[in-house]
Amino acid sequence: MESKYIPIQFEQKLSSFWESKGFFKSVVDGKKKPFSIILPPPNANADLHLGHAMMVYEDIMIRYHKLLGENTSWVYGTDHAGIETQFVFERHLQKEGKSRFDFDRGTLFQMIFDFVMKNQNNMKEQLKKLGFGLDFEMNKFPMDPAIVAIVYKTFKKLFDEGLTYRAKKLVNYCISCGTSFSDYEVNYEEREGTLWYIKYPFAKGQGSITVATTRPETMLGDTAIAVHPNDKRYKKYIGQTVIVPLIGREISIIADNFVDPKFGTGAVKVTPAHDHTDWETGQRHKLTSIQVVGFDGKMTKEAGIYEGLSISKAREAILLSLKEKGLLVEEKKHMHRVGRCYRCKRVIEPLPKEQWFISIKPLASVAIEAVKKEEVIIYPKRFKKELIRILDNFIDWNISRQIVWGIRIPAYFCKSKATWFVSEKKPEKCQVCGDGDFIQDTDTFDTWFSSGQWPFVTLMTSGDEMYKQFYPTSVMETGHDILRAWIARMLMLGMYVTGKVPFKTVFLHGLVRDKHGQKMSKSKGNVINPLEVIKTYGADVLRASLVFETKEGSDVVLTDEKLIGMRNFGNKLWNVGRFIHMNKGESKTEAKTGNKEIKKLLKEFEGVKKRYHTNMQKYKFGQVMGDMHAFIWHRLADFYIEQLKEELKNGNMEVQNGLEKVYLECVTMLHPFIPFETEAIWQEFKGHEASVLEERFLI
RNA sequence: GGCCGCUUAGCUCAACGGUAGAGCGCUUCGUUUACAUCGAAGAUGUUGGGGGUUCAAAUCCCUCAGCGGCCACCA
Repeated sequence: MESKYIPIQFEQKLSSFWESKGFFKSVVDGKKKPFSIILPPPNANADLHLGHAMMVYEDIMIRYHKLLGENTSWVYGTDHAGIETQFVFERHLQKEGKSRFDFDRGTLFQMIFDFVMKNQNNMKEQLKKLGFGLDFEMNKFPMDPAIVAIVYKTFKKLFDEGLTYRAKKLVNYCISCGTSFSDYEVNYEEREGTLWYIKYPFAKGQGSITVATTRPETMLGDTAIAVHPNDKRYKKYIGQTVIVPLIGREISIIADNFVDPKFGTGAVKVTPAHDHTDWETGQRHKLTSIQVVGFDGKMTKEAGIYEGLSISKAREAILLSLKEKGLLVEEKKHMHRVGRCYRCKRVIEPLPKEQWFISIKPLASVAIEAVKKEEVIIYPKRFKKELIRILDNFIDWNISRQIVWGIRIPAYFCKSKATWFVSEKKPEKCQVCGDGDFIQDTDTFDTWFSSGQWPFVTLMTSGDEMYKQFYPTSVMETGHDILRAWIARMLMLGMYVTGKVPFKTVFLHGLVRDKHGQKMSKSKGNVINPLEVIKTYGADVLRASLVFETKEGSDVVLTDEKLIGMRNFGNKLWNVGRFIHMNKGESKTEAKTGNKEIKKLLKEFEGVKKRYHTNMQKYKFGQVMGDMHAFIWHRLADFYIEQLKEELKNGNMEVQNGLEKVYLECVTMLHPFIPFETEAIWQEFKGHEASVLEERFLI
């Protein structure tokens, strides 16, 4: 063994070594206990970041269970990440002075497809650098024809069983991205705006009623005024009508409990087409909805003389006219929340649009039962309640997206009967009227509709045997930030399609923060690039730093000091091995037995091993790292080796063998955490074709 | 407004009912043929405030304060 430890030198070589040995290739083996994890598919459109590095917990579990002698499978795949990818791609187009409108649907799709294929390899190579024991040959992608076929089958089943329906509802529409989003993809932001107080004159007689609004331009689409039924000020007006200024429409004053009498004037304008609450109100009171803002962000024909103006220009013009007519009574500064597109940050417009929705209730109730009965166990425990609440409040899911980059919805519209039908295969003729005049929906599925089926589509498309062997998967490991977006949906769709939970355990990790506890972000400039850390310190150091003494599920603070500390630990581990190795086999004295220190060490080590396995199985990986660190450094090296130094050098075989045994077992135990160094050490001791992965834990 | 989490040594965090720990930093000494250093010894904490349960509480319960997160229709 060389005296200088330069961890990086082994990493590349060992990565290829494992690959050539096929250690992580998934196989069907009925004799062994299966252990499977599906990798949360990274977006195939960008570089590795620390979020990906956090998936090291999966590698730890996979390697640990492999060492336990189980049949492991860690399924690799990437995600097409619909809007995310299209957004990234459009920025590339922009640099070339082009936009998505310069290409037809087919061309644009093909261009994005090529772009993604080019990037996929990049991600794979970067994950290899982290030492991940993934089955890269699986290489799943949502647009694989076999996966698309299953996704279609799911949609058809939902349609046939009446669980998906087409309805006109208010959707969160981003005018810039040109697509709708689900409610969870909208980021709300506290912001100072203005609250305008506007007079609506009564249709009959004198007087008026004043309402407060933050969006005067939508008044052109008002179809009622609402007041609280018990509000004494307004009770007498309920049922009367007022005139909407500027457009002259006559609308009723209605009573509804949603109105807060203490806010504004206690009277609210109701614009069903442009506000979520108002839409609900409109449904309850059977109000018509008039869309005055179009999908292009301009005022529609319904807006009368304001047609064609942008939202902000229309607002200016309307406020000016109201002022001139003396109908604008007051302006107040007002803090309120504005929905923004999570991608492009522009204001989201609630607009009425006909879309495909999934009836969530029947799916959610099954999932809730499974969580309650602990058919799926959540770590850390506190997220169990959170997940139940999420499932409980899940509203019908809008799965239509108006983008090209995605799986196209296999729904067809029969023109003559004006009815929709769903077909897994492209139909020859209309399945409603038998004629040929039908068109396919141009929309694509929300990315999460296919991601939500990921555990079973990846395994089903790998053959029946694989599916039987590894589904339900053992653990789903991911960040707690996508509990709703992903975990909840996988549970619902997994149970709906397969009748089984998609995973037996959910393990949630936290976010990576800087030393001030700040979330890392490009704008703050505090981002640590994992690829650079790997270059400087090696992947083992990065991995250990993310795990060492981090409580499960808590955020992890990553600092240079921590990286250096873990680098030093790697160095220590190496040198302990080197010291034992360099003194081995020089038996100068007669073989002695009965060394008390060695006996004590072996006994102490039994306790360490026991704690190790207990904590590994309780997902307390941070504590395991801490324990191993303390034992190897302060007990094995500082205490025992210091005590036994002379005996070791004198060639006491009992001491030599005892120390080597304990050391190599420690190396095995640490392998899931720092695979490269431990494998390198193993080979120094056992030969260059050997692998610690062929070793087995004896519990 | 509702729910959840956090508050422990100068800093970042462990321990989660039984004599307060680690890493980094700090002080003193030693080593420089196992250690891109390492070792030995040491200082620093009424574990956010207050109250309760218990033989015993950082750990369980209540309450207050500060910080963070998630959710909610405040026009």
